[in-house]
Amino acid sequence: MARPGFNSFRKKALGRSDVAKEYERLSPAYELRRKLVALRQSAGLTQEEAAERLNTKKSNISRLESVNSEISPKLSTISDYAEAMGYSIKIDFVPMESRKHNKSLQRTPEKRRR
Amino acid sequence: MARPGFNSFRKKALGRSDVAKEYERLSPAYELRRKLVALRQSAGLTQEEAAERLNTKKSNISRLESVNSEISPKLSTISDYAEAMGYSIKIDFVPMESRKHNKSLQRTPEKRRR
DNA sequence: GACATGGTTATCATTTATGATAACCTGTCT
DNA sequence: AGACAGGTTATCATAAATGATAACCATGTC
Repeated sequence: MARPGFNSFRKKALGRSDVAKEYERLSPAYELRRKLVALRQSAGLTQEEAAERLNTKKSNISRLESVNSEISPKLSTISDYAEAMGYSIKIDFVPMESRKHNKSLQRTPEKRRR
Repeated sequence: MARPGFNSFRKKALGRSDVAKEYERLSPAYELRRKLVALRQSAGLTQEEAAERLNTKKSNISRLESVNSEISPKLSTISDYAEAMGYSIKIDFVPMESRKHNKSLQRTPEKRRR
């Protein structure tokens, strides 16, 4: 295995909260939840109104939309949520890039800091 | 509400196991699980081998791939499974058809019975 | 027949997501 | 200053998914 020290580096780096936050920002989980908020807003609803449609409380909606990647919702939860906003979920699978190299060469587009 | 007797009819029909099975065959859950099996087979793996990659047992893989729609797996479970097969999951949301009418006019393409 | 392989099903213990309640934080408005 | 709206966070109880084990069913092979 190449670079035996990488995992320890990664672990230490994630200990720094700022790095962890930026790492989080790129995670698939974060991406999904950003979409969820977009769905709700496109429907012009507040979290409380969304909660009513789903027969639950706004705090739970907030949690579902929260950034925290330590959590992984059930598929049905996302599906129900989406349908309440007038969308239906579509899941498909894309083959993972087998060219694992050159990853570091692709510049991640900087998020515009305002 | 049109056709007040429809729900009771539906309920009774779903009591018949054959009807329930056919109903199940069209559910989104079933569709997903069919995809999952396809993923694993495309990777040329048995359930047991898949289980090894996921540090679990084959019975759990079977359950995940099972038809039963009473169950709704976690998002991470599906994601981990897919990645072990060399795929990454992609979730997006499509606006639900607002034209709720004419639904009955669109013929569902008959599944070829062999 | 016996044996192995691939998959299913049932059951139980453990982990985890969800529901509910409450307190809190910002803005915004009067 | 209040009051309100929208959202967050913490905590707890409950529901449900997952992990593990075992027994079972096919099918094929010797």
